[in-house]
Amino acid sequence: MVLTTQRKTIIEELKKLKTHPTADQFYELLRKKTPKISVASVYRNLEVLSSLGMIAKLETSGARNRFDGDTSVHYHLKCSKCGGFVDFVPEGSESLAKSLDKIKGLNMNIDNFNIVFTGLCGKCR
Amino acid sequence: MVLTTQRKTIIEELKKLKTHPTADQFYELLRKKTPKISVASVYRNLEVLSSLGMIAKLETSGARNRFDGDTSVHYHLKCSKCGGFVDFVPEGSESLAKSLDKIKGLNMNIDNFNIVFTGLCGKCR
DNA sequence: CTATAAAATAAGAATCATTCTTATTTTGTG
DNA sequence: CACAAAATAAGAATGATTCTTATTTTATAG
Repeated sequence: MVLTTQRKTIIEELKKLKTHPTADQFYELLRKKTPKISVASVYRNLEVLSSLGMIAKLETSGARNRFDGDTSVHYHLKCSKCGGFVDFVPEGSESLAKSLDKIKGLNMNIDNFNIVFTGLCGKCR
Repeated sequence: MVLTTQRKTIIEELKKLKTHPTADQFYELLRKKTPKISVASVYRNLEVLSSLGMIAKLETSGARNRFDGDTSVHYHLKCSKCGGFVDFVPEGSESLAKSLDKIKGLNMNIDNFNIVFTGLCGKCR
C-alpha cells in the first residue's frame, strides 16, 4: 500500500469531520477540494484504508457503510426519526466497556465488535 | 396490516432458517416454494413485518440488511474469513446482557441496540 | 537522473440491490 | 354479492457500488 498524496488527503479530510459520511457523501465533499478525484478512487481508498485500520468503517447503518476518522472505540446512535448517525456515549456505558473488554479477553477469535443504538438523537428529542 | 397468506409464508419460512439472509437471498429461497412471488413484495413485507416486530431486522451486518425470524435478544458473529453471519453467544456475555439492560433502563430514548462481533466462525477456526 | 515495473488513478460503463409505478388481485366488511 | 381498501406481480427506474481500461504516479535499480 502506497500512502499517496490522495490517500493522505482522504485521511486528513475524514479526520476533520465529526459526521460519519457514506462513501458517496464523502466523495461529494472531497471533490470540492480536489475536483479531479474519481468516485471509484474514493470507494477504493476508503476500503483500503479501513482494512488497514487507518480509518474506521462503520458497518452499521442499514443499507450503507459509513466511514469515521476516529478509530478509537466508541458507539453510535442511529436516530429513528431523522435517520442521522451520531457518536454516542450512553449513560451507564462504563459497565458496557468493561463487559466488552472481558469478552475480548476471553474469546480468542473475536477481532472486533460493532454496537449501534437506535433511538432519538439530540435534535429530534 | 393484513396478515395475508403470503406474509404468513414469509414469517414461517424465515423462522425455519438458522441463517440470516439478506432480502434478495430470502427472495431466491422463497421463489422456489412460491414461484409467483415478486421481489418487491419480499422487500416490502420484510420491512413491514420487521417494523411491527414480527421478525427482526439486523441493521448491523455490513452493507445490507439481514432478517431473522428469531426476535429474541441475541448477538451475531460476522466471520472475517468466509463472510458468514451466525448466531453467537460469546463467553462472558452475561455481564454484557446486564450492561445493556442497565443502559436501556437509564436512557429514555434508546429503543434498541444491535451488536455484531467480527471474528472467525466455527467452520473457519 | 533515467528506465522500468508496480501501484494507483480517472473516467465512465456495467452491475447489482432496492424502490417505484401501475394494473391486477386479494382481502375484509356491509 | 358488491364495494373499498390493502396487497401483489411485473418489470421499469433509480441509485450506490464495482469493474474495466487507458493513463499517470510512485518506488527502485542501475
